[in-house]
Amino acid sequence: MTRQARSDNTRERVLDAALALFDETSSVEVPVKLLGERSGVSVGSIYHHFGSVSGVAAALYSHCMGALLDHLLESIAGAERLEAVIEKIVRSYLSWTKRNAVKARFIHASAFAPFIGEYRAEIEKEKSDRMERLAALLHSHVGGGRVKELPFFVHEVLIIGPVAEAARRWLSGGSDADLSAAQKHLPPRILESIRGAR
Amino acid sequence: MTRQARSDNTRERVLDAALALFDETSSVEVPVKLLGERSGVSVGSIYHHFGSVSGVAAALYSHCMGALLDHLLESIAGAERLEAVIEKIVRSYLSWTKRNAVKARFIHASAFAPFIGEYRAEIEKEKSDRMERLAALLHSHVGGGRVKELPFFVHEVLIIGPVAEAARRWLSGGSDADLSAAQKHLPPRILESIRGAR
DNA sequence: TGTACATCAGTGAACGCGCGTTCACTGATGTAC
DNA sequence: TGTACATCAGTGAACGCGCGTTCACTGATGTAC
Repeated sequence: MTRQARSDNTRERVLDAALALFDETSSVEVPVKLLGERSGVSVGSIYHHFGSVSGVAAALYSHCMGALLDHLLESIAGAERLEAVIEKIVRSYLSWTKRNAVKARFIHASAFAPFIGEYRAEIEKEKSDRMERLAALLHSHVGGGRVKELPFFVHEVLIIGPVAEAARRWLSGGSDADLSAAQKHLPPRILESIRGAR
Repeated sequence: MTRQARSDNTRERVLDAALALFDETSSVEVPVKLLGERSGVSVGSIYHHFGSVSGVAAALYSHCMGALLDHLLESIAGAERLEAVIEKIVRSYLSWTKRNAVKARFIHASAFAPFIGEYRAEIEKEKSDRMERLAALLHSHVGGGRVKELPFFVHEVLIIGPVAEAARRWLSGGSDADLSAAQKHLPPRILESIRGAR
């Protein structure tokens, strides 16, 4: 096995174990000894690769967020009309959340965790170009009178807000959170919210 | 001083210190010794009142969430028309967030924290009647053709989603999050998203 | 192809500090008569 | 109004366990000649 492959394999096993332990404990940072037992990787090796316990959490966060963003980008790659873009964003965000509930939980649970601050630079580096591609894609559909002129920030929260809120409620074991209903009804409603005056 | 007053005063000092320490460390659960030093309350007394470290976090969460919900309820108390209700929800949610940024951060940071699970029952008890009053208020405006018929869950995420997302981005030190723009533009846009077909 | 060396990956025992929690106790408020 | 007792609020030293991190080391892969 090549060095790179060995390394990647080890990192993967550690991140898998970290995710499993998060699922069991709801803690985004897990005891390194436990992590070692579960992953079959020695404590020293975990430090060799991640530097610290929060380093593991930061890497896992980057991994999960990357997976979600890649899924979104792939999904809307072919879409041309605004209707299709919105529809695909909602559908892929929610279906990814459903199929990757633990990773999705990890993302939402980490949003305000201390390690996000510590590792802001590294995380941003991983995230930024995908976020920019997403933003550019949205931006390209704004204008021409079909979409109301608003600060881009307002467009973002109108589009992502309802979807993220639905996901969060479902992930919190939400009483009556119904992702199928959201998937069905949100796209046309979000479209209405950003449409220009006719 | 009466027993109740003494008790309340102690609890308040502890919760104040816990919030200040959260502001400094971003940790929702803080070392009890530190908490004692900052609040001027002994470790034993903290345990007497809160039972555990997560107990303090749970109490602080209930306190912050209660303050936000009370502010929302008060704000929309007099509103009669749907337009006014939406407008007031957005305005009061965002202005409360701005004026109580640390408490707001604590709320969002706690949403997926382990102690939420441990203390679910106690937290729900505090929260539920206010949530129900809010829900009832929203429900009362749905119907009569002015608002599109949708599962209530969908209405909720359409109304709260964009507002909460704007708040979260601003609280995360969000690059270009502009709460004033949100306060100005969100209400009519949210209204459009839930309006019935004309 | 082979040898010598460099670099990276992986190990796990050892350290020591900080943490959450307990507990026997004192002090203050409330209650009964 | 006063006394005796009960209940609750508050104290802080002591405990011991679990935690994150380090480090001297071995083993595997890569590189130079």
